[in-house]
Amino acid sequence: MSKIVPKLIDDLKSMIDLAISNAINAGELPKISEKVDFNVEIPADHQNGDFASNVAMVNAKKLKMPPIEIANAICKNLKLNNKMIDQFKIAGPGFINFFLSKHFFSSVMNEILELKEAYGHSNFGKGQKVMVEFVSANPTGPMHMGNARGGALGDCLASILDAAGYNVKREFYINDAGNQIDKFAMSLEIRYLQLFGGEEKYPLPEDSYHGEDIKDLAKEFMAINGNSYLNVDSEIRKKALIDFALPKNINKMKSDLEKYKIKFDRWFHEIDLHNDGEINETIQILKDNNMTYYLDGALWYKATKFGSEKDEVLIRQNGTPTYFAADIAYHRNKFVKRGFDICIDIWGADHHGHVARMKGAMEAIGLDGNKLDIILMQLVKLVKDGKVVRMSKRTGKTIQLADLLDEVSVDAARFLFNMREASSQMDFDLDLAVKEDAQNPVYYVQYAHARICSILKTLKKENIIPKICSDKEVFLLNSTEEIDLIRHLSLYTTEIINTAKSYDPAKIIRYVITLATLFHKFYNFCRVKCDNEDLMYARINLCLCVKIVICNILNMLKISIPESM
RNA sequence: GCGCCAAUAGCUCAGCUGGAUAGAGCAACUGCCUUCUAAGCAGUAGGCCGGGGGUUCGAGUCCCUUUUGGCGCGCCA
Repeated sequence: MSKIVPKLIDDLKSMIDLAISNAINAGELPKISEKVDFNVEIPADHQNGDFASNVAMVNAKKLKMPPIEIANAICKNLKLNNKMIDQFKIAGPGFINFFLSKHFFSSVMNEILELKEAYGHSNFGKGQKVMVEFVSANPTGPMHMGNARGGALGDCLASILDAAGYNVKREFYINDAGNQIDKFAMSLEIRYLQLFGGEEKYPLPEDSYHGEDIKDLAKEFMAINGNSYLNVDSEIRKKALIDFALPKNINKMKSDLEKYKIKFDRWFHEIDLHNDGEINETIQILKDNNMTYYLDGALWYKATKFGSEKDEVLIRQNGTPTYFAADIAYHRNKFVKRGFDICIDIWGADHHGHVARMKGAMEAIGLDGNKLDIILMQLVKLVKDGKVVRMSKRTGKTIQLADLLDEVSVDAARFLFNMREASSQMDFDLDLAVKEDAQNPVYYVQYAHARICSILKTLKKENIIPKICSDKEVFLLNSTEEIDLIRHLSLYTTEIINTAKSYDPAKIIRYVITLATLFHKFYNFCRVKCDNEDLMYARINLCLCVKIVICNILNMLKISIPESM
């Protein structure tokens, strides 16, 4: 685990705390009862130091002194006891800026070379059990672009949480019960009957599934069973169709997602909650907690007690539980039966109305709603030839996840979907994504890695192989390009933690793009194979460090890492 | 009508939860390959951070208001 940067920030904070109390004892700052509060952060512009503290500004009011005077008093009493820091000075409205020493840069490189694949990993999550539930597409039809985005987001987020020290499981929730399955059955039945009696005799109702995939499934069913389900009871026919079509659809989803490099730890069937009595168990808890009432022959849940605008039906007049009832039971299963500490659901933004009542429902059954985190993902608009392509499941003209992967590489899809944070709407330009050229940032990152491999290969031909460098050699890395590159490498662990905190893989994507940019700059300004042998070996090691971090990130995101391009 | 998400360069987006002169990438223009991959680098140009109020040392960021776009408000899932 990398500790350099987080430890340094802690050290700086305690140095400042000590300086403040010394200044107070010396009478240079007034005595106050409250504790002084401040930050040590990383300035956007390194002209302003590698770390900076706002301590003088935020406490101006409390201390009743101008920020500059406070900064002066603190700096007068500030003693550097960490060799990672070279110097500090006051700047701007009263920032105290700290500058890193060459020891810092050599320590970072040593740490990376030592930890290798483990560099970036931390114990931030303390091994807490986290479930990331994502995709969870309806098994009644093929997966669409929204599922493609959700898949890339969920899978990468899960990997990042894993690197941040959580114990992560991936799960797919199969809605294989309820009205939509009935509708699926009805649609299949009509398509089956149409194969014998024609479309006029058996018209398809408005509210059924109109996709071509339903027709195909009916045809396949007929190819196997012929007309043997033509003259049987409708319920028997529908059951046979469902038993045939549902596993087929689920297996198709599994294989499509595997192509997309997504492997779930578990595929959870909603039907099991119905059959095992967990839904009834959950409803009983709600009843015991006085959270339910009967009205118009249905059982209602008092959602308004937890901030919802209206109450919700749990059991319909016809005796069947609603999706909502099943979902409460499902989340109870995650927390109570399986002991997850945190559950993350990735939903389309069109489900946002469900968020508050789902969290409320957790409270209603005695759990902590704050442990259920829901990421709302804005839907993807697919653009082709400058026009928006509609993604209705029922028009039969859907762009499916499988279609996408026929055209776009898995690398590009996983990378591009994670470039935008979930909350922003996204146009996926198919024409652009299909292009395998420089406009695609994934190539830019892979290219940096390929260049490193090429350097190492060239040097190896001349029997120059990497070796462990002493500080004397590493200290030769002092150009802006080299320093900026090492500084960025040093922030990787912090970046993983920030990404894990915000559930936003786009951060790590941007991090690796910046890393590639800094490497390309270095490449253009600093020749690795140079006359100064000490410098050359130090630069070789810097290349190895960049290679390690790029590999760690791309491996984490399951994006391929070609050695030559 | 009520609610959720958004609005930043011509286009697509960052902006580290209130910090210093608002940044990238595309597109446009100008340079850099006899030396480790030019799928690269350097430079120029491009801005009333949708509008208007407020909070404070300090606002793209927080609060109020308003405009525009996307979505939601089923005994659907």
